[in-house]
Amino acid sequence: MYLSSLSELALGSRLKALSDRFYAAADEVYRASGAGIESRWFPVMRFLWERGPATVTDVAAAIGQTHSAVSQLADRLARAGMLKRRNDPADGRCSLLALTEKGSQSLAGLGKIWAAIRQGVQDSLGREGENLLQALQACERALDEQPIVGSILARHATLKRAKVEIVPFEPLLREHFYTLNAHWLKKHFVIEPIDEQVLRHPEQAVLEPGGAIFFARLGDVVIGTCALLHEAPGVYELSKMGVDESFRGLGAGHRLLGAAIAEFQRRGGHTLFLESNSSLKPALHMYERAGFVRQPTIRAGSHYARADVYMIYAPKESRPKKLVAPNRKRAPRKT
Amino acid sequence: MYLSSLSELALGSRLKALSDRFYAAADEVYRASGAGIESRWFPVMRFLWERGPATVTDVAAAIGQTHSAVSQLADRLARAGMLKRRNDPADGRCSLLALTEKGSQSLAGLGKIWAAIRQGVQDSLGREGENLLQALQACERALDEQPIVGSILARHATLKRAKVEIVPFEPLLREHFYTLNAHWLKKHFVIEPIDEQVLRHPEQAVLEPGGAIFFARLGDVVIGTCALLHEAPGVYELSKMGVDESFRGLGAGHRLLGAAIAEFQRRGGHTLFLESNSSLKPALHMYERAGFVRQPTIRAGSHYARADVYMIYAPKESRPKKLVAPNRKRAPRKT
DNA sequence: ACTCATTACGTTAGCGCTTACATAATTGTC
DNA sequence: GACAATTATGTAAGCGCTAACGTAATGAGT
Repeated sequence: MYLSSLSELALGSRLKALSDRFYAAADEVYRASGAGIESRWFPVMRFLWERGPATVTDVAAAIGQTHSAVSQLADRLARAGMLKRRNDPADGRCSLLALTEKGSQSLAGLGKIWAAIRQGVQDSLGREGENLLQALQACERALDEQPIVGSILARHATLKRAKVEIVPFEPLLREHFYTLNAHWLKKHFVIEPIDEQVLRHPEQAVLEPGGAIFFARLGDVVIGTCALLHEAPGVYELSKMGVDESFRGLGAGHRLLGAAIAEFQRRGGHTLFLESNSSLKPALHMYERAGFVRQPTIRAGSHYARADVYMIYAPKESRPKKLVAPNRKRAPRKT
Repeated sequence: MYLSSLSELALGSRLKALSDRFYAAADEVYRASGAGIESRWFPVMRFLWERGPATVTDVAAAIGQTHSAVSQLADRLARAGMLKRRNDPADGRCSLLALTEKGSQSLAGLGKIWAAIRQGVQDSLGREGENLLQALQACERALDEQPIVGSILARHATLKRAKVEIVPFEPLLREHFYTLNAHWLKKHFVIEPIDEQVLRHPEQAVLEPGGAIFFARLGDVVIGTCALLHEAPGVYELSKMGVDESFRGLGAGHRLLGAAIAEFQRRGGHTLFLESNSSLKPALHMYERAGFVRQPTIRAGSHYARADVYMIYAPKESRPKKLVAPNRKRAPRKT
């Protein structure tokens, strides 16, 4: 799914979706087994069943919702005959919620369904279900203890001053060349032997034959890399472009590409090509914007099994820039 | 939180709550950093930003929502000037969604915020965040492959025929005596040395001194246990009552309690007491219904550090049964 | 070419929850 | 004991989503 590629950025959406699936599953089970209750009723009813009559606020605190939600839910439950409200004799403000006979009996008959749900969830999800529960618990606690917004804003404050800078290869950064590329390779494809060779020994495989390697840094974090391979006299290959997923959108890829092209030109190359895969659409788009043109066939004698796209650098100075309509009034301002 | 005690039964509610927290956090971050977008907009906008113009259905499929949701969201985004709809020249049914200049620029300026979110989430949640992501991914896939409702209903079908039966101790069940008790002990308290002694060696610690142990079985699954300890001539202690969380609500606890009391009476005991903890409210409630009466003080010379409740069995045959009002017309029917 | 099923989409009603507000009861303070 | 602050609640409006429906365009089969 697309959302999973966003990882931390779309947690809310994914959790919501999963939540809905569980609600729907529970409703389907209750309906199929003639239980006569709805999934949304369950937390309130179960709480009242275990703990006896309770006030709206108590219930709300227990099940982690607002008093309004509980109050409205209580109305619905009362209408369904599961519950009745009465005034608390001790405190005139409170309205005590208590299950009716019908409500208690509905729940009392649900024991086997609950057992079936627990077992069924374990059947379907196995260890993952337990992992999910544990992670849920841990995240709930972590969020209670350390407000996440604070952490994010603190990080943002330091990131804001930092600028992406492009630096050439140096031995201290060697391992980043491997890890940055291994991550997306493992995610989308497999690491082929030639990848392993190049990534593990960049000096021998890239630099000594006359190529170049660049890194993108944000502050002191290495967030991306890119290699220019020397294929033949005047012929270079752009390869091993990788940007840490956490740092997409900072323009690091674009800058790395620019640095590689500049180096290619500085060395007076006449041909610059790259091989990629059609599933990597954002990357292909970026290559196109930088001046690469997709070729109708794949390259003869390609290094990689995964290559199904072949592009050659062919900047046309004359052709109008894409994405900027010529009749726009506002001049594109550099920020 | 109460919900976490329900584990698999309230997954929907907890996931929803966590989802809302992440949405709220994201909105707060976007607002605080003046990003000008809302958390709900993000998946659609990011998708269009990465992949270029797309139809409503494409977007909906990518972000896992209905076309209606995307259509309505697109209206809101268009109103905010982030996006515009246009007709697909190739297919008159489709309406292509494309970011406006403003939309693209809004996203282009968000790189550092996204990086900060990823880092901040990792700061706050640490390993748990990764676990959550992995568990999410795994559960999403598992649910796609094996529909959970089927598993649950299958389990329910077999459970429905099964009946809870109470059986006395036998050596084959020895380990259940430990595991059933260890689970709730570890969850709420710690396992004290005397617990370990009794649970590991039930024959020596319970049976040989003149006590008894019962198990509750549902089909071939052992779901609960309970011990009657012989304290002194005619004096018995009810202890080590434990029911598997997955099987609460089947009346196993009540049945076990009944079996223990019957055994106590069969042996002609005159005093039956128990020690418990005030935090175990459902259990205390069950003891009361069975005829135990809470004492004003804790027992002198208690075995357990966790005991702060002392109850003595004192059934009053004369007193009206609780929970069944005497003036009800309908006779309580056994099911 | 002419149906008929399918597909893509927009619209409406409704659900479940939240926020914001109003109100009544209780508590604390002098 | 009067009065302000707090607490517990109900109600209204709104948000984000879904389900259900209707409509227009497309594709398939003859």
